Amino acid sequence: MPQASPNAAGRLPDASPWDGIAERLRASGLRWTPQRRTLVDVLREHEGHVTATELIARCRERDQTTTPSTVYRTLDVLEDFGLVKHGHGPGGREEYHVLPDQVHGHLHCMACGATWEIRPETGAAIVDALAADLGFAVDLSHVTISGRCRVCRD
Amino acid sequence: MPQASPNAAGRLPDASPWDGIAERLRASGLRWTPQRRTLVDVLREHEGHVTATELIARCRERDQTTTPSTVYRTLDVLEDFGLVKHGHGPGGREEYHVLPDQVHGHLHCMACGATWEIRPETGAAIVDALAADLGFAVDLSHVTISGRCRVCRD
DNA sequence: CATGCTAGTGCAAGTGATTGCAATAGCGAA
DNA sequence: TTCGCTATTGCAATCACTTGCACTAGCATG
Repeated sequence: MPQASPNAAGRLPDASPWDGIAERLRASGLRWTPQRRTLVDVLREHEGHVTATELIARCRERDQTTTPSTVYRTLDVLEDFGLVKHGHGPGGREEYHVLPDQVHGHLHCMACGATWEIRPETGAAIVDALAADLGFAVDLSHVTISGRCRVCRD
Repeated sequence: MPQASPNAAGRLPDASPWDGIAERLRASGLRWTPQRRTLVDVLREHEGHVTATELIARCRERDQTTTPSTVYRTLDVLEDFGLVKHGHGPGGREEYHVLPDQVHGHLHCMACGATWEIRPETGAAIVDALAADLGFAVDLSHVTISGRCRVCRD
């Protein structure tokens, strides 16, 4: 049972990017509400890729009164703070990537449904190719490319 | 707004890929219905990129009784025949590309909203990069990459 | 031309995501 | 501690898209 312990007050050596989020919000004139705390708690223990729907479900586990609109709006705010990045999954559904340590795109296998991250070097190659083509500045974090993975492409 | 339309020049009045579509459907055990005719009529005079919503609206101009589900289902069929290709636009919405002369991806500028096609050579570079990375076989036709175009990226 | 098989249609319900609006509640200041 | 401004919430309505199901109608065959 993952029990959240007091974080902001105590100072641990390896600080999480989530620490001080409340203060950072307030510093921008925004507010720290129970609903936002719930979502951040969920995100804190769920790094990687998540769909919006999944996040809503997990929030509701903790707080039955969670409403979708609030979650979506809070995710927008957190995206402004760089704590999550959203993209569109296979079916065009919202998909969030938590704590993007570095900007990267995603690969989605149409056959088995798995998702991979595009490695930085490969991503850079794509960015360069498109810059050379039309002078386009790609936002790699928003890219999801479909296809078939090594295993499924036979 | 720069809208890429490859075969805008020199269109031959009688050599349309849409000709004989009825027969091709029948040859596959499928049927040629008034509803399908309406959609094909709309598509025939609307090459380039269109959203599903826009197509539904245009169909309804011609036939008030048009229902969304039928349009979506017919688009699926036409996609099987290679007459349209669907992808997901900026907001994750369905976007159709009519008569894809060659498989290509799309670029979308987050700032001005314009859409470009990725040139074949550039697309090939992307495909190669991802094949080398994870052995991934990219379905280029389904790719939409967001970013900022030359003009907007200042 | 009439018939039967079944692809296709329309409806209605359902899911995911967004938005307008009135009521609520952070939180900085008094 | 109380007050007031306004960010945020929750609801309900709406949009985009999908799906299950009963009925309709293409069209191949006789």
